[in-house]
Amino acid sequence: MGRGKIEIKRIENSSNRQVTYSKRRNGIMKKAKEITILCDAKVSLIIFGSSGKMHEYCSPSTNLVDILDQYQKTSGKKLWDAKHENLSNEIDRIKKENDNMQIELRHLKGEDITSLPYKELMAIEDALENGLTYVRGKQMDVLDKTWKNTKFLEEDYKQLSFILQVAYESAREQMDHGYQRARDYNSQMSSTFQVQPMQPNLQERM
Amino acid sequence: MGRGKIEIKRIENSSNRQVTYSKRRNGIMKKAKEITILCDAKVSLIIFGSSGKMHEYCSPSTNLVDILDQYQKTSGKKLWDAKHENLSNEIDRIKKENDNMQIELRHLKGEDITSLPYKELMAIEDALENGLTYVRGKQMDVLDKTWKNTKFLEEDYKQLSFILQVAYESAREQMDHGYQRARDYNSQMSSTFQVQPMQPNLQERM
DNA sequence: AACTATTGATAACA
DNA sequence: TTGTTATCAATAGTT
Repeated sequence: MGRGKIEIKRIENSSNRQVTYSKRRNGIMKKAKEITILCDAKVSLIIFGSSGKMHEYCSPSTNLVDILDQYQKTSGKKLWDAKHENLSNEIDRIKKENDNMQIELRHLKGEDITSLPYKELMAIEDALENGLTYVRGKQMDVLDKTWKNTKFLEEDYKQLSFILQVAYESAREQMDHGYQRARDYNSQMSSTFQVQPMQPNLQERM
Repeated sequence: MGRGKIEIKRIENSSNRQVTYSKRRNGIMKKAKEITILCDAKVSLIIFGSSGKMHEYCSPSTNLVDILDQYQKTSGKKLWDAKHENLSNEIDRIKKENDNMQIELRHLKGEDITSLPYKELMAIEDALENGLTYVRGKQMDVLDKTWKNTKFLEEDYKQLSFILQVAYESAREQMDHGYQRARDYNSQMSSTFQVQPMQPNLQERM
C-alpha cells in the first residue's frame, strides 16, 4: 500500500526504516484502538523500536496488569512466576558461588580446616605461599620506589643547596664590592632568594 | 475500507461484530509481524475478544517476559510487586558481597595488588602468614594422627598375629589329640575367632 | 468462507 | 520532520 509494493523483509536504509516504523506504528495503534471500540475487545500492544523507545496501547476499559492476569489464566503460561523463578535461580546460583568463595577465604585464613584431607591442606599452603611471594614482591617494589624517590629528593636537595650557595656568594661578593643599589639589590635578592621559602633550613646543610 | 465507510463505534449486531473482530484481528496480527520484520521492532500484542478468547503475538526475537521487563525499565511502571523487588535487591546485595570476596581472594592470591597502598600490603601479608601458621599447624596435627594410627595398627597387627598363632596351635593340638568332631571344631573356631573383628585394640585388654 | 467495491494505509517523493 | 499522493492492502457489505 503505497507508491510501490514492498517485500516484507528488513528495510536496510536506516532512515527509511525509521520513517516506516513511525508510520506503521501509528497505523497499528489506530487499528488497535478501532478494534477495541468496534468489537469491544481488550487489547494490549507494546512496541519497542530498534532505538529502544517504547510505545504502548492498552484498551481504556482495562489495564496492562489485568490483561496479563487474564493472559496467565487463559494461556496457562506463567509470567511473573517465571520471572520469580528466574530470580530465585539466580539467587541460588550466586549464593552458591558466594559460599564457595566464603569457604575458600576461610580456608586461606586457616579456619574450618579441621576436617580437610591432607592433600587439600597442602594445596592451601601452596596458595598461601604463592600469595606471600607475590605480596612480598610487591612490597619490595614499593619500598624500592620509595627509596629511589628519597634518593632523588636528596640529590635535588644537594643541587639546590649548591645553587643557592653559589647565588648567595655571588650576591655577597657584589655587595662587598659596593655595586649594589637599592633597585639592583632588590632585583638580585628576589631572583636569587625567591626559592628560599621552599627550603626553609638551608643553613643547617651548608 | 470496504464497501462503505463505517463509524468507529461498537458494532451492535453481534455476528457482524464477531466477523469484523476476526478479520481485523488477523489484520493487526499481520501488521505486527510486518513491522517486526520491516523495522526490526519488538512487539507484544495481546487481544481478548468479547467472548474471552485470547490471541497473542510476540516478536520471534524475544518473548513476553523480556518485553515486560523492558516495559518496566522504560516506563518506570511496576508490573510485579515488592516481592520481585526484594529478590532483585537481594541479588544486588549478594552480588556486591560476591565482588568484595572476589577482591579479597584475589589479593590473598597476590593478584590485582599493584595499586594497593603499602599498609594494605602489610595487612594482606599478615593474613597470609596467619593462614600459613594455622594450616601448617593443622598439617602437623594430621601427620601426628596418621603416625599414631600407623603405630596403633602396627601393634594391633602384632597382637592379632599372636592371637592367631595361639588359636592355631590350640586347634592343632586338639586335632592331634583326636578330640575333635566336626561340631566341636566349628564351635571352637567360631568362638576363637569371632572376637577378632570386635576387639580392634586388644592390647588394652591383655 | 469467498468475493469485490470501497475505504484506509502507506512507500516514495517533496 | 511533516505533508502529499499514487498505489497497494484491508475490509464492509454482499453472496
